[in-house]
Amino acid sequence: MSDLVTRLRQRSWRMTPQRRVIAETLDGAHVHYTADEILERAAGRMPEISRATVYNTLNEMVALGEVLELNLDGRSKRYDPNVEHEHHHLICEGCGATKDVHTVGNPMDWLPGDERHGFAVTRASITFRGLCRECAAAS
Amino acid sequence: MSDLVTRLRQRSWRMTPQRRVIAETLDGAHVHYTADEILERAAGRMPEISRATVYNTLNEMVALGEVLELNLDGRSKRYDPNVEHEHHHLICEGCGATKDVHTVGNPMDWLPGDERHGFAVTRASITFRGLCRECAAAS
DNA sequence: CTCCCTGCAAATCCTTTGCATACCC
DNA sequence: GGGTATGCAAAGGATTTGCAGGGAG
Repeated sequence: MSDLVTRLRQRSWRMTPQRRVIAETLDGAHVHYTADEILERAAGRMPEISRATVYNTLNEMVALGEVLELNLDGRSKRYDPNVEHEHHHLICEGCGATKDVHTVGNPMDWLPGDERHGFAVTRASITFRGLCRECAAAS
Repeated sequence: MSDLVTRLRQRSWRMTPQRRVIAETLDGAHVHYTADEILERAAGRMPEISRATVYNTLNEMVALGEVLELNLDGRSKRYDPNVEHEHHHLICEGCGATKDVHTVGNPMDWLPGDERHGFAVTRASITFRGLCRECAAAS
């Protein structure tokens, strides 16, 4: 699968310099950033970019289904451009850093029919929590 | 295991009328409420109760380890008094309703060592998403 | 050339905090 | 009676929105 900018253009989504910078910032990340972290990094390349544009743009990418919104640590939302492969998340309870991880098997198989409470269940994701090396060393 | 009020008293936690109402509201719930929903229900029995007290009290119960704080839908936090049995959550993407579910197996077994990125992993929880009966019918 | 994106600032939502008073143990 | 929980109101952080001007297609 192609990179995020390409995927967005293929959907004939209007591409602006701001949107490109945001998409590239997201796509290059090995961890998942908050809106504020994205603003900070985007502003390094384009100082006039506004916070509102970052939020608007992220929300549109999420609405298009090209980016996933994560609510894992109760502070701020994080954004995950990796929609192509099924994966799960590993979170540091100290600093909130979020990484992708891959597991064996399919969690959907683990939920018996009589535990579905009449829901039409469509997705399942696993959140692993612990301390990263740095936070473990600091505590 | 006993009910939440009893557990809290056993830890010699100062019990006030407000705290009792909040604990009972939480404990009687078959779904998990937001702080605001708890305030609303508590206020039905005790009109003078304040929003600050609800938040303070919930945070203390969480700090004591008697209640779990959930950040699952990106809106507001929800509170889960069911700390005794390992369980996971099923969320309606329409209305945000949150229910407990039980699965077979242990999710920790699903994360290979080489996917742990140096983390000391302590917990794993699965979030199932879909639409509840009401929301499915409405869409 | 038109429509929609952008930036600014103000507004909104959720949650926390400071302080004086009330009350549990 | 001492210390701490409560209520009120104001502060705080994250996110959204209204509006006028500017730029992409």
